Amino acid sequence: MKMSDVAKLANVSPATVSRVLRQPDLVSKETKQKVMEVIKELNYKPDMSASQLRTRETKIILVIVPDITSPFFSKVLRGIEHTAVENGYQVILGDTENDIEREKDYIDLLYRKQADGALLLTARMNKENLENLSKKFPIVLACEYLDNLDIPTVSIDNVSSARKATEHLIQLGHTKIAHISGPMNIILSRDRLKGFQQAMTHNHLKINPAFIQEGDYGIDSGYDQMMKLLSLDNHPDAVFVFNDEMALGAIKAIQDHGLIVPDDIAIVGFDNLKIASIFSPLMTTIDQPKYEIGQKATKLLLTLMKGGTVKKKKFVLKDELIVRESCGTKIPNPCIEDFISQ
Amino acid sequence: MKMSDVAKLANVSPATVSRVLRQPDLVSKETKQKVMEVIKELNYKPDMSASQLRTRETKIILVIVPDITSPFFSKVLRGIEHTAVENGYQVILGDTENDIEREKDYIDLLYRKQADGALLLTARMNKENLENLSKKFPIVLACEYLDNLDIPTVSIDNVSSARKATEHLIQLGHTKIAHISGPMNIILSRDRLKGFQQAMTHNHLKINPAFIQEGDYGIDSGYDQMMKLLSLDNHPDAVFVFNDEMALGAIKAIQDHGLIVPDDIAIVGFDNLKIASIFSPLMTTIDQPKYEIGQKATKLLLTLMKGGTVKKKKFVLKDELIVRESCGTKIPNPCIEDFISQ
DNA sequence: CTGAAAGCGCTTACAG
DNA sequence: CTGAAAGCGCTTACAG
Repeated sequence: MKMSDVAKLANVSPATVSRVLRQPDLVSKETKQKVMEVIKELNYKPDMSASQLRTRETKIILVIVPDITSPFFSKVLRGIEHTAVENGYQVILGDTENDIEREKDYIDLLYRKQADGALLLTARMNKENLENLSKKFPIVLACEYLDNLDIPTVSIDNVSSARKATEHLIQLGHTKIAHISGPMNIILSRDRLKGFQQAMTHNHLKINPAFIQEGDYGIDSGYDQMMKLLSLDNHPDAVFVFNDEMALGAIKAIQDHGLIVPDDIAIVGFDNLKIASIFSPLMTTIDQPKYEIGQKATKLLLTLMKGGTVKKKKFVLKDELIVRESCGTKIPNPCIEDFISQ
Repeated sequence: MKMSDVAKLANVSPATVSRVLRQPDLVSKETKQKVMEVIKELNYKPDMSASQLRTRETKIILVIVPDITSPFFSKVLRGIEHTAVENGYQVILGDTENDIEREKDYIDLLYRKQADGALLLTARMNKENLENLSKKFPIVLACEYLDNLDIPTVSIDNVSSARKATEHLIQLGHTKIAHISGPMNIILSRDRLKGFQQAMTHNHLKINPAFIQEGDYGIDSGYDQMMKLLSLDNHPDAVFVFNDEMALGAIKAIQDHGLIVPDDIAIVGFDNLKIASIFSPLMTTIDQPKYEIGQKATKLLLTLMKGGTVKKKKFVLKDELIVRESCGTKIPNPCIEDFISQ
């Protein structure tokens, strides 16, 4: 069933049916009502392929994610999907599984007019390509980013949050501090390492090169890298880990090694996953506003797709150090504080 | 740039360009080569909107997921996405957040010709509606299902796997066995409860009605329901939990209550999430082949979309009881077994 | 306020 | 093996 069927039954032209649906203000009240009745009766739904071709708009957003099974990205994705649907857009999911080739394949969908714009949660291609792309299509980055990129980007300040996490460790008296980083080809990893280095240098602490181990995001990798650190003659007494998943693996490695977190080794994670707040030791970590990152990025993309411009390029959302148990700081007893403040 | 531009430059008709791309066997070698050169030179990519309208095929699969942030579903989704892309299809993500209304909104996309078929990882609508839908569109269910439904469905046998999990508890000598179920409006929950009941009855064990508590999937809910069970005068000595996430919450509740898993209370989970194998007690659980469920479901949908028929309706994949620590069974030392078998 | 007509960019049945 | 032509189902500028 198509628009002309509705038109016939309602004794109007297809043009009028289209107007009722898209520009109802241009149609008289009576006509509108009559057409609406027929539409309901037939349960008519306009064909999107046709309107996509005609309007040159797909109402689809392409979202490229490095890893759909990551609890972090799935929360960001929820923020994106929710905001997209609220605004009448659908989301095509592009799961690259951290493979740059697949990233390119998905980008192709933009050239093929299968999506109106893209949200990149991973940006492994080079800066020049990316900027060219953004001249042709509405593009917004989230989570990952590139230096001095002229494309709207939503993320937290990874350098300062990493510095904050490391400084927390320093303030607790740790000096032999290690870092399990993410893959070094990702700027996120480099920035968090930078924050770590800044905190160490600023506090006149030496960084032992053997104390920096590169992981690859997963629990197992956190376990393996921590085992490497534990095998050193003089192992660290604290570790700042790139993300909570690897931190979970690191904690397990420490326990398997017969040591205790935080008594023997303190751990700070990153992302504040739900699971990090369940098992003891409850993890001290950096909270990222995951849903909000997705939401904000989608809103920016929406304005770009409507033809608007976004002058500001860096949108830095607030992170927060969540102090729990994995660094040895007990959460102060709220009852006692209540007494004191009374 | 469009097909006619390519045609002009290659001195052929648009029809020929189209044939080069879609039915290359119909084109002479020379023409093909010439056209391909121009296509490369211009970096021409055919417009999907146009070909979608013309061919009445979108090459898009709609995937409706109850909760994109669930580690279980995100693995299934990876299987789907991977298989879809391999076969030239894209995935539109429909995250219902367990809301039946949103399920309906996504189904609309089928009527609007925005997708060629749908994969439902959640089926909350009634059977009649669903069967009507599947007469109009290619539909495959996965994970969730309905009784005697005439639509291809991929899942494990939830009744037998729940029975197996419960029997494991019984064989270890437990008698006061509780069950934290999923939401009772979901057939999955009812089937796992059924398996639990079958195992109990078959072993002449009484089911204490207070020992059955309904949760809602999440960690917090597992925690809360377990707390309810712990507050009973005579609390259970073992609990079969609907999924690993709630089992995680339940274990935490037990620990917070000052008891030990598995010494005081044994726990069996369901799904075999990665995280269930990290922290002690390592969880005994039912493994579901998540990726394979997604893969199989997608392959079935692909054959339906190609116009094929699927005679068999129930596709039951293999589950497996993974025995770890949360029921008190130590993994037998493989070295000893090796000695014995030698 | 409404209709007739053109056209979005492809694909394919038909003719040669 | 190739081209001309029709048409997929809408939308909108134009005319009235």
